[in-house]
Amino acid sequence: MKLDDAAAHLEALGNPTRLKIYRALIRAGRAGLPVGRLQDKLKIAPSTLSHHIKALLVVGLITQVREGTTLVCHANYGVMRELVGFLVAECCTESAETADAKTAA
Amino acid sequence: MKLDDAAAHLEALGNPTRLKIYRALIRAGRAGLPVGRLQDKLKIAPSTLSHHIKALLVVGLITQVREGTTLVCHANYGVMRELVGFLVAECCTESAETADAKTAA
DNA sequence: TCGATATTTCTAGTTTTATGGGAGGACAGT
DNA sequence: ACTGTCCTCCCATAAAACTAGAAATATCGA
Repeated sequence: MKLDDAAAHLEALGNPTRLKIYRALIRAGRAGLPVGRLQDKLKIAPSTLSHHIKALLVVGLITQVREGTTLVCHANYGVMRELVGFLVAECCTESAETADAKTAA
Repeated sequence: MKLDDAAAHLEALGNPTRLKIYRALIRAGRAGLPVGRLQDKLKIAPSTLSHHIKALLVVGLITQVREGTTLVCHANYGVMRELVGFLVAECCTESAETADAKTAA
């Protein structure tokens, strides 16, 4: 994962409302959660919720599947794993000399 | 770590420039990196850099220590570990019923 | 004290984000 | 086709972020 992608994902999660949405979807498991159900939990305007959901969609952190009249949202575990992988590899270890810092000095 | 704190940390890292700053500090290891050195690497206006550094400081992701005329920045590994811990515990596992359903511990 | 270097703070302009009201589209049931 | 429900899109507004020039502050050495 590139740094800019990681930053985009972090930014998407870096909002309390969106992080709540994401966490709710994680807790919902594979079944996911309809948008309306998210609205019950978060109690914000539908348009606002939709706006935040879109922000998570465009970076791939969540997906949407229509089931009848409702749109069910699912967390995309793979993307989160990539993100955590990036943080651990590049931003957590004290010896994070990844591939280009060796020619310094 | 509370959700709002996690969101604040994610937001701080959710900017390419700040993520670059943070990664540079990680790569610098315990020795840290002076602000001026960061500016050499990032090539942005001093005031802009200072602005971003402050954003990382206020959430505790980095610290600053004066050494003579220069201010040396250090990554705060502990905070990052907490953040990654939050993500893994609450936002990564498929059985993330944590903290408000089980509380076995 | 004076000057040089390093960095922050002040200030301001431009852009982006957050929020939500209302209109509109998709779908199921009748 | 009509209606109700669900959700998104378009629009506007207010708030916040990003950028950086200029001035101010901190420290050291002469």
